[in-house]
Amino acid sequence: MESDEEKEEPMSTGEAEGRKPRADVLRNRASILEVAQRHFLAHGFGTSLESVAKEAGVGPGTLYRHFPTREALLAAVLQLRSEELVARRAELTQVADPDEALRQWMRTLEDYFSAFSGLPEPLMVAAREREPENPLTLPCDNLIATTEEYLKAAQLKGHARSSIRGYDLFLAAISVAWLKGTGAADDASLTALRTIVETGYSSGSPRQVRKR
Amino acid sequence: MESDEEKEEPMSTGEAEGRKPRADVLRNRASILEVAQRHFLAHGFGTSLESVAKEAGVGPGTLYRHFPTREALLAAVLQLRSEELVARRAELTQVADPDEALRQWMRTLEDYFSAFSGLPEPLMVAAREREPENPLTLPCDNLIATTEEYLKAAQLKGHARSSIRGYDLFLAAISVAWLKGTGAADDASLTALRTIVETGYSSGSPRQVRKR
DNA sequence: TGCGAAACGGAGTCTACCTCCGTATATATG
DNA sequence: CATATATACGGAGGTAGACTCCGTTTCGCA
Repeated sequence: MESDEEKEEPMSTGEAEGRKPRADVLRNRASILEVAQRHFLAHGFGTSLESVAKEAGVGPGTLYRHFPTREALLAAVLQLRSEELVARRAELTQVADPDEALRQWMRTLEDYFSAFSGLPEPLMVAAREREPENPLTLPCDNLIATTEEYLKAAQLKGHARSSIRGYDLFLAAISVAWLKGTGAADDASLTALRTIVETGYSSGSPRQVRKR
Repeated sequence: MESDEEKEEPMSTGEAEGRKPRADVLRNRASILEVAQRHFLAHGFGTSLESVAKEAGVGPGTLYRHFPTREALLAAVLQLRSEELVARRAELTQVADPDEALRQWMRTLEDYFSAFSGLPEPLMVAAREREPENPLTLPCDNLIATTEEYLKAAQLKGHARSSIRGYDLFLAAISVAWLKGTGAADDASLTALRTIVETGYSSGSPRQVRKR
């Protein structure tokens, strides 16, 4: 299927496609993504894809050709939002205290995962099955690896328990995000849960819980 | 199947109905519940209700007359399983250490909530909306109240943090159950998460217990 | 044994998913 | 500019499950 025939301009924006990018393809893709993001935000991951297609001004066939599965569409939307994560990581290099950096990264993950309801579930499926054809597997793995980095630093130079793995914290963050997404937890409960998690993964040495 | 011989005495469990309980009604209800429980266990809360009706030997109309909503069916199935909780509470009266009792109660909740996948979501909706017409609201409130009891005891005579509320622990238990239900957490991760939670809601040794 | 109320069940409607394929179009070529 | 062809479009249509409505059946009671 994949025939690498690079004619000209092999240097593209990363995706090395050897042929011709049609104009309407790009337009439709962008339109679908924009609408999908809005619908995901408004109605959650389970929103009707037909309504997305209709509002984007394309037929269902076009939507499914661009994004064969709901997860593929999600992955593309998340890609749009991922720059936020990159920016956050850059900011966190300024934080000297590794415990504080880990804490803020966990909060960043939580916000990212609770952007719209129903997001945690497909991520967990990806994390569990680890199948390469699932478009969410790669971003998921990246987030886990990043969490591992922050955790390692906090274990080495901070107060994080050595028995914890990065994957565990990833799961903790996504669980809190899920909880937040259900809407059943008010601010007080979310704060309490976050404190429970933070206290729990830190070792028992004197801790000061600083707000924000 | 199993027919509860309670015809003679009108001393029922609260429903003061002075009329006639039809035989096929009871038979169908029991059959639906038995099949529904198996399907929930096997395929999760999202299982096809039509398949439940078919396997129970009734039409869709009958199923929906007995249980107008999916949540109503769930509530009835949970009612079946609630004796397990009652038994557990009886056992826990034997546990002297209130911290240990709370810990075991949390574990009981977790097991109860992770009986089948998709169970946490409707419970969270019930916990959030608190609408009396939702058949899950009452059992949900009961569980929260019970958790509050164990927590109170652990706060008074044990080492539980005073800043935690029973509702927070209820949310924590249901979050862990959700995580377990996704299948993405192996035993090691679940143990780690449970430890995080337990450590988090307990005050550390050097911590002030605030024992008046 | 008959009667009326209560329950049954399945046909029907609705919504959403997803695919297939005839048609339209953007790009490349003469 | 005209034509050719690969490529993409889009909607009709099949599938599945949720939920309802109502003619028919069944049960309990007298």
